[in-house]
Amino acid sequence: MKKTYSEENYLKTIYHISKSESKVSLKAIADVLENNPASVIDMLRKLKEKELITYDKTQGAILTVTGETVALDIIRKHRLWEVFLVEKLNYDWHEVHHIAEQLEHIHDEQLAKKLDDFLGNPAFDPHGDPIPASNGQMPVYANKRLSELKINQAGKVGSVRDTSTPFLKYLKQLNLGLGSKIEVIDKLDFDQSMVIVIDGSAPKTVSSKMTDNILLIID
Amino acid sequence: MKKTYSEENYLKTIYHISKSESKVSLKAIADVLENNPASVIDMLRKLKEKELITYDKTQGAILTVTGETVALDIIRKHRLWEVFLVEKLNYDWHEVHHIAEQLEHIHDEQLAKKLDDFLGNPAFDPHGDPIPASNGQMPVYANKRLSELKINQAGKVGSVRDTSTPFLKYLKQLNLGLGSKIEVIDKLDFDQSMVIVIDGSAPKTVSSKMTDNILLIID
DNA sequence: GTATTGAATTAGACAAAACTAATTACTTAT
DNA sequence: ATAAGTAATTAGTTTTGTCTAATTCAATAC
Repeated sequence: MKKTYSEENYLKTIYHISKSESKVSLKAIADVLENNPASVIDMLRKLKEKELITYDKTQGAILTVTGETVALDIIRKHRLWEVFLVEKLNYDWHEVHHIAEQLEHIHDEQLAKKLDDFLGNPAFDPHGDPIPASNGQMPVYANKRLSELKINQAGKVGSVRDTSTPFLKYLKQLNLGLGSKIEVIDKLDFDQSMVIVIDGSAPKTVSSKMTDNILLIID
Repeated sequence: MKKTYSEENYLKTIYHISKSESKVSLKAIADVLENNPASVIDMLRKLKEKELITYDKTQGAILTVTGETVALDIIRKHRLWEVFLVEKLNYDWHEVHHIAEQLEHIHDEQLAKKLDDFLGNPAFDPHGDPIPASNGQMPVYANKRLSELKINQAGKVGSVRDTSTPFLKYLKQLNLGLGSKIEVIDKLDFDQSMVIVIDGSAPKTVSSKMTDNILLIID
């Protein structure tokens, strides 16, 4: 069963939305892909036909096991290529997304594995997102940067990207460690700093430099 | 002016055909792309409209300066990616073509340059074909392996891929050096060995291992 | 010089993936 | 309970790149 470029993008998008929303609505997909809702419903029907998702108005779109496998495969390739672009070709991490969007759709049986080996089997992409394993399993730990959370979302600290001593000292001072629960109380637009609550204690303000380096487990 | 995947493939194909045939006929393009002649004529009209080629029945398709620039850019990317796949990802040289066919269409301003630098600015791809320069110039020298010549074709030695001492000694013994003229007299199907005439001297039989490592300038 | 073959061309259709505009179905606020 | 707003859906189009089938044009064979 060959998947088209477009089908792969829909599956990937559904996967991503499902990680931050309880329901993957047609509207949400249309917004992310910047497609017309009418186009989206056509594609959802097609994916349903192929048994890659289930869909109805009330449940929204849900990936089947096959669908999730395809989505994770695309995400794996996307993130591996991002590592390649940053580590080997010296791109800046913020420049690579639109290139990886294209590279993720290259089809070849052996490519992801060979690329993975060449890169030394990295666990994270340059944005700190975890790279799914070749068996199609997304590591449960550390799947989102704190800086990406919206107000009122919460998660547990899964890992830390910056492992320099000053940073770790700072975390200790905040009483923050692996497993700490963080809730986002507020987010300041002008400098992206956040007000957070750590394990239910008094709210603290932290910079975007800090929130970029904390990886959370979201349930 | 963004080019589609398909447009790029047509331009590339026209370029390739023009190097081995005096006229790029509609039929020839249809055969290479395995497309219906009716589809081909539509696309030729479109490319003509965009001033990437000129076309009429008697002259066939001819790339404009712009068209040739696009074609060479695609070929450059194709060959750079082939080098990457073979040298970095350890693919066999015969496995990489269909992957490079996809990779050559990745669009990004800086990508070819960065990839080229990462690979150490290679002059040839794994098949011995020269890699066009970033200014869109195809090196004139050494554009075909001897093994790819047909019976009665001829060329001048432009470069040698295997630079090991035993191989160079063997060439000396054959009285063959840069600039020598080689004519193909016969080609044996069963082992791909060739009977060649070097600078007009007596015909000699050489193995496919030898003919794979000689790169010729074809006028 | 006419018949045959092959190449080029036209006309019309189709599939994929998008669109616009109109309609229906829910949800929520008053 | 109804009006207003948002989400989902339907119907009909469009664009890109392909196809088949029929036709015209050109070269060559006899």
